[in-house]
Amino acid sequence: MKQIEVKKGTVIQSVGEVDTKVYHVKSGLLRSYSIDEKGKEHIFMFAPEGWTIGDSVSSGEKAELFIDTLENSIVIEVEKNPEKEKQNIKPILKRVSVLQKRIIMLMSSSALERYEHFVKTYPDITQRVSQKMIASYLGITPEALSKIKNKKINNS
Amino acid sequence: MKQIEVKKGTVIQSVGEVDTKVYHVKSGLLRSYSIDEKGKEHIFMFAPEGWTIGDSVSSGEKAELFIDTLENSIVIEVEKNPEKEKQNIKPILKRVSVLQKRIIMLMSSSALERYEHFVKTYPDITQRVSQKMIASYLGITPEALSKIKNKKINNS
DNA sequence: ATGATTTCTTAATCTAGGTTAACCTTTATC
DNA sequence: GATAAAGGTTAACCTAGATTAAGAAATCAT
Repeated sequence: MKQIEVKKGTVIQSVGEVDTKVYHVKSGLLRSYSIDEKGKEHIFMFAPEGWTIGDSVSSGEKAELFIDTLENSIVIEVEKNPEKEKQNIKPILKRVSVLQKRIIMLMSSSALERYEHFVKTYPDITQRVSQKMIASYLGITPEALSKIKNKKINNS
Repeated sequence: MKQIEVKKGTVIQSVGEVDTKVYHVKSGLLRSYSIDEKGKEHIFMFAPEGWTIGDSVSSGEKAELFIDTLENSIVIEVEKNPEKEKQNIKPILKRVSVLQKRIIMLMSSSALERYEHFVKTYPDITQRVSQKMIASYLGITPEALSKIKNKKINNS
């Protein structure tokens, strides 16, 4: 459990590395993401101050996600430990619920609906990250997001 | 904690009902799913014997998923209880990991890739459910799945 | 401050998967 | 075992979002 200061744009965990930690954000903004075989990034999660971010693989397994900073950040590294997680099971159950909703959304909602849901759910993050990042979280291209936002303005 | 016998096709939990239980499958096959505003079903999860299935909302909240049986089944109803879940945190952490992978797949893989991954990961379920159900789990239409499988045969 | 890199937008074109509909096969139901 | 219902396939056509490319605006680095 060590506090580190991390400059914007620094990768603090890479796919394939042995994963033993999660990261609690004291200040700043992190993200986790994967890179597909075409080199395209897919953001799995954002984590602003107060949140904890990490890969869901068991401690000692190889990481499946990259984690980096989108702003200069202060981060506390916390060793993964299922015993400790038992003390605090609520956030994990909440996490499962959020992931369930995300999957249902990805399967049943249009890009516009997913965008509107994102903006409503995470207004703070919407203000802090680029369109490109939001598009990547939604599972669409920045071009598609630009088009969607345009259509929205004209139709409302 | 009560054991019930459920005939194929019976809905044992509906969206909007107060949710207090999860279901442990002794025999048979259940699924959880949502229905979108166009009336289309989206399967969130299958649960064959030995698995536990339930909505991830907290006990007392309104259910966001339907749960029904795809085969005649014997099911044990278990009251949700975060204290009890603490005893057995491993399956929940595993669950988070599976959901993380599913989200990454939905965002970055084609329908064919998702199908092949499904068949490889759940060969037993592949044998037991209709194409329609598999398509619904993958987030595509049965027509699209039929097309994909055809293409696969001709290209290999 | 200035050039360079990154971000955002627009537009043309392309494609995976959706929609609709017809048809055939398998499975339930009486 | 006849009839109905559900499941699966095929084909024609459609559409949301991807791709490519190019220009404008913002941000970064020296």
